[in-house]
Amino acid sequence: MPVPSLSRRERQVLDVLHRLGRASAADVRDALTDPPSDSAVRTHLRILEEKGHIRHEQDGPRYIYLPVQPREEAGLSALRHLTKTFFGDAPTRAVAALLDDASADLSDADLDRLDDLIQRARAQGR
Amino acid sequence: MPVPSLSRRERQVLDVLHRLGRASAADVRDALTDPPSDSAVRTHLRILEEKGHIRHEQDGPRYIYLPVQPREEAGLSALRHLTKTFFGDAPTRAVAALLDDASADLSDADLDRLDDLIQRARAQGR
DNA sequence: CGTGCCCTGCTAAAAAAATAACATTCCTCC
DNA sequence: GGAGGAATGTTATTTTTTTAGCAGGGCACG
Repeated sequence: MPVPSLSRRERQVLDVLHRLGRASAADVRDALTDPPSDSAVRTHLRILEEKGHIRHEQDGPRYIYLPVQPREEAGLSALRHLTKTFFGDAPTRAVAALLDDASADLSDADLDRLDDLIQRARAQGR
Repeated sequence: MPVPSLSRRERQVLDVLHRLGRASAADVRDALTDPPSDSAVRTHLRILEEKGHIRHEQDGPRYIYLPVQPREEAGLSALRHLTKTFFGDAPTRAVAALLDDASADLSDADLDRLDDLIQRARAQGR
C-alpha cells in the first residue's frame, strides 16, 4: 500500500480534469461543489503540472489543462486498485457489482456489447 | 465534486481495513509499504473511529478494527464514482475495461458466471 | 492613450494532517 | 511483589496542504 502521491484537493482537481477531458481554471472551479478561491484552484493546477500529472495548452488568453495520462488508462489502474481493495482481487466480482447495480439502466445494446466482450475473452483464453 | 472526507493516510488505512476485513493496529502497519511509527498508525485509527468509518472489538489485550460500511457496499460506491470520473458514467465501459484487462486471468467458470449475470440483467430489463 | 478586466505567477499566512514522544494501564512471569 | 513487555491514549511538534492576497502582463474599448 504505497502512499497516494496526491493530496485531497489535488485528487479532486485531477478527477475533474479526467471527467471533463480538458478545462480551464474557471471550468475546474465551476465543477467543484465546494470551490475555494480562484487563486487556490490555480495553485493546485500549477502543482499538478509540476508533479507531471497534467499539462496545459494555450487557448487564446487562457490555459486549458489536460491530464497527461489518458482517461482509459487512469481508469484502468483505478479499477485495479479498487478490485484489490474491495473485491478480493477478483475482477469478476467487481463486474458483478457493476452489473447488479446498473442493471436497470443497461440497454439491450449494452448487454449485447458485453456478451460480445465475453465471447472475445473466451476466444482469447484458449 | 464534494471534498473527500478522508485525508491521504486515512484513506490508505481504511483501504487496508477493507482489504483485510479486520485487523489490529500492528496488522495495519504491516500492510503499509511505507509505514509510519506504530503510534502514528494508532492515531489514524482513532480518528477514523471518531469519524465513524471504523469501529473496534476487543480481542484479548488488543483492539481489532473493522470498517463500519460493509466491503461490498463501499466497493459499489467507489465503483460508481470511478465510473463517473473515468468512463463517462457508462458502467458498460468500465466493465469492458475490466474484462479487457483481465481476460488472460479469467477462468471459464468466471466467464460462465458473467454470462449468467448478463442473462439475469436481460430478464430484469423487460 | 489609459482605464478596466481577465488572466497568470508568486508569496505568505492559516489550517489541517502526519508523526513521534511520552504517560499509563494491564498482564505475565520470575 | 516488581520488572518487562505489549497495548492504548494523550499531547506536542513538525510537515504538508490549503488558502488567499497581491503584483504584473496583455488586450479591448471608450
